[in-house]
Amino acid sequence: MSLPHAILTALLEKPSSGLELTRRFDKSIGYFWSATHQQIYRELGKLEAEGLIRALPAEQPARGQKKSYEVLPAGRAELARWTAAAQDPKPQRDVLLLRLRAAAVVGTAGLAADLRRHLELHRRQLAEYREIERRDFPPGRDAPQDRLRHLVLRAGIDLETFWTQWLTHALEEFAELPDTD
Amino acid sequence: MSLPHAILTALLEKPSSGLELTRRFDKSIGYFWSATHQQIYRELGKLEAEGLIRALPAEQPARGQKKSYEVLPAGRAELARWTAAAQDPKPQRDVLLLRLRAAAVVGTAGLAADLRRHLELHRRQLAEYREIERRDFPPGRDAPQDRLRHLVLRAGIDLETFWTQWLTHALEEFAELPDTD
DNA sequence: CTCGGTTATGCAACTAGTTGCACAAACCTC
DNA sequence: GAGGTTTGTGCAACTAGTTGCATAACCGAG
Repeated sequence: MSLPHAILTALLEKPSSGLELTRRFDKSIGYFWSATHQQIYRELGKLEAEGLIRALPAEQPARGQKKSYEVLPAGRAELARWTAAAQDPKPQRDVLLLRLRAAAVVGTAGLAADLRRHLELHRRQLAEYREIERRDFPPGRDAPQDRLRHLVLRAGIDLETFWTQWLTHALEEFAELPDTD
Repeated sequence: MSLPHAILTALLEKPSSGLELTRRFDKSIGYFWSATHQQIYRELGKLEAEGLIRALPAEQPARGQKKSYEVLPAGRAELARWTAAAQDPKPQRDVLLLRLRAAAVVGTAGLAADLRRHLELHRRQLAEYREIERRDFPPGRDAPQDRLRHLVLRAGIDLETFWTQWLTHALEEFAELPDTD
């Protein structure tokens, strides 16, 4: 039940159309809650039906026309409720770790190449996060909102740092291992 | 498409019945690929139909009777294929980070309590991992299989370490923030 | 010996997310 | 102005995971 709340957050930051939301998800909220445009349009429809958001008045609400939404008071209230409500962390699911565990049984043949690829992807993501940090959070910006957003970004940076370190270490171990099959 | 491979891995480590698998998932593979017993039974049925595993001969294959499975050669081959195949890391989804981002917009009221709860949960998980490490990976155990499994466990330990640190830091920030609403 | 809890297997319905595609308007180029 | 690309919205079908419940055997207590 998080996508609607991700959308409400994005719309409170700035009223947008479905496509604008999709783009903004791709380079911000989507870093920790990704969504396709199909999901977003579907969810916008539901949120409007529930009276949490409404379409901004537009001349021609036809196909191929932009339709922007803004959050209604009920939507803001729902988001506040959801944010404050206790939620259990949901169980991890990590394919790469699963594959390593499988490799302990069926052999490591072919795995190292993909570990290297993942390492490269995580490095790139890390660089992107650092760039955002440099650009959006220069020292001195410490209004509460900036602090919270910076905190979220720090989580992203530290997580990517962890993965690059772990993958580097894993590849070192692999180098010492006989390439079993 | 990972659950079947998680099950194949578990069954290769040791042939088991559905319930035994469920229990083992809860305290081992489930740490990074959780599954309910309903999922497991369903998947066992599919895997058997596909000829990747088979039920071990039992007297009464009736309800309420244990039914154990073992992996067939085709199953092992499929697991090896899957392990070696390149796979993109799938996009992150983290509710807690989303809630923090939402809090930047609708206020932090009520959030700190749940952060504390999460911190406690992560601390407990970390302690559990450390205990497993102490018990199962004493210095000197370095057959390839042990190394790989230890590597996976290290990922778990380091991830939980990251979360406890990040949450601690987040709570410190919260303490300085005005409790907006 | 029967009643209630535990062990064990499993179906059905639901929810969330993914994939593939259709359609229309706007805009740009030849 | 015909034709291709980009922008924008959206449906339908599918896949994976979750929740709720049904069923049956076994086992111990009274």
